[in-house]
Amino acid sequence: VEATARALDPIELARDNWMRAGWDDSADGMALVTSIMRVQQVLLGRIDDLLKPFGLTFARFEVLMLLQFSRTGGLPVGKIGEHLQVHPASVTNAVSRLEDAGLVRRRPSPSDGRSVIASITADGRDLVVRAAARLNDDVFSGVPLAGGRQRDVYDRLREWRASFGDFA
Amino acid sequence: VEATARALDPIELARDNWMRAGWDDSADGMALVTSIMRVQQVLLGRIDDLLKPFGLTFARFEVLMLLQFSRTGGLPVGKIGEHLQVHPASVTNAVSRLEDAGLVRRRPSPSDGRSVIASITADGRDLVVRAAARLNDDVFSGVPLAGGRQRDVYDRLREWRASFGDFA
DNA sequence: GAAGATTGAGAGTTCAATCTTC
DNA sequence: GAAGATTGAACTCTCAATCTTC
Repeated sequence: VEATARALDPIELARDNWMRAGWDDSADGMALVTSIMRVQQVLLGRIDDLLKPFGLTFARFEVLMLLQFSRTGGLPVGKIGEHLQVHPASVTNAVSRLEDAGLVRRRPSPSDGRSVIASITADGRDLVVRAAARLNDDVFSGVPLAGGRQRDVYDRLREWRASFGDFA
Repeated sequence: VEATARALDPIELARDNWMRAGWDDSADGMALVTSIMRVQQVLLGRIDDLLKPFGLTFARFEVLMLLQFSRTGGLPVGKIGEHLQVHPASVTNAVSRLEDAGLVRRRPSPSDGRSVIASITADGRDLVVRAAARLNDDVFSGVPLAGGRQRDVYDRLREWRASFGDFA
């Protein structure tokens, strides 16, 4: 049963092919990296579907959430990109959409004329809380790994991120 | 040390904020899902950078690899999309690019006039092997988790994928 | 009429170039 | 001259519509 089940899994097949090609010491890494890609792809699809009724994408949701949790409700565009590790142009785009929807307001920084502060509005706060509740109920609280395992995987991924220099 | 290190990690910060908001039973799931997103993002960036000298993206590399490992070196466009779980339009795009580069050839199926078979060329086989060697050396063999842990995480992700109905 | 593949529109991302302010 | 932000070009992905063949 186990053997046939594995055989039908595209990633297991790829792993077998890697071994057969003599790439033994890369096969597990390849399978792991490919698994990350697949899980991410499915999760992002689900999340974006769930957020669609709110007029949000996951990228915009992350921006809104970051502002929601910030001390003053506002952050320079550049800082947003740093925290979320995305290109400044992507932040500009996301903030523009959020601004069009009345969820965020743009203001020039009082202290630095080059900088632009994006601040969450009351509507934005309301919406992001409702959207978060939806994701909590339908995705985050339902990760199909027993509690301990969940923490295990999280800690391993955290090691991995650390190796990227992802945080200090 | 541990506490300060965690505090500087954006995902740990988000997790703390989730707890503070009273979303205790979703906080771990949120942190795990967000970690997947971040790791995927960094990995994909690295992989695409490494493949750029070969004129490939990861999506095109996956198509080429799938054909390389297929019995006859050719597959219908639809089957490629199934294995890789991507939209038919994406496959059409990838195959067109690969064809322009002389790495793949398109031919109508002899048995079904609706179907198009994409077949890897000799140039394609040569290139994909060299590209795979590069990814093996610089990414797959260097996953910074001890051997046993790597397998652990892989197995957990496999459970997760199974819950998606990702394979039979 | 349904399946396989392609096309064009719409949205998002990255990169290089530009503009303003330090 | 360098940093912060924006703009336009190029690319990829998804979705709906279309075309051909079953």
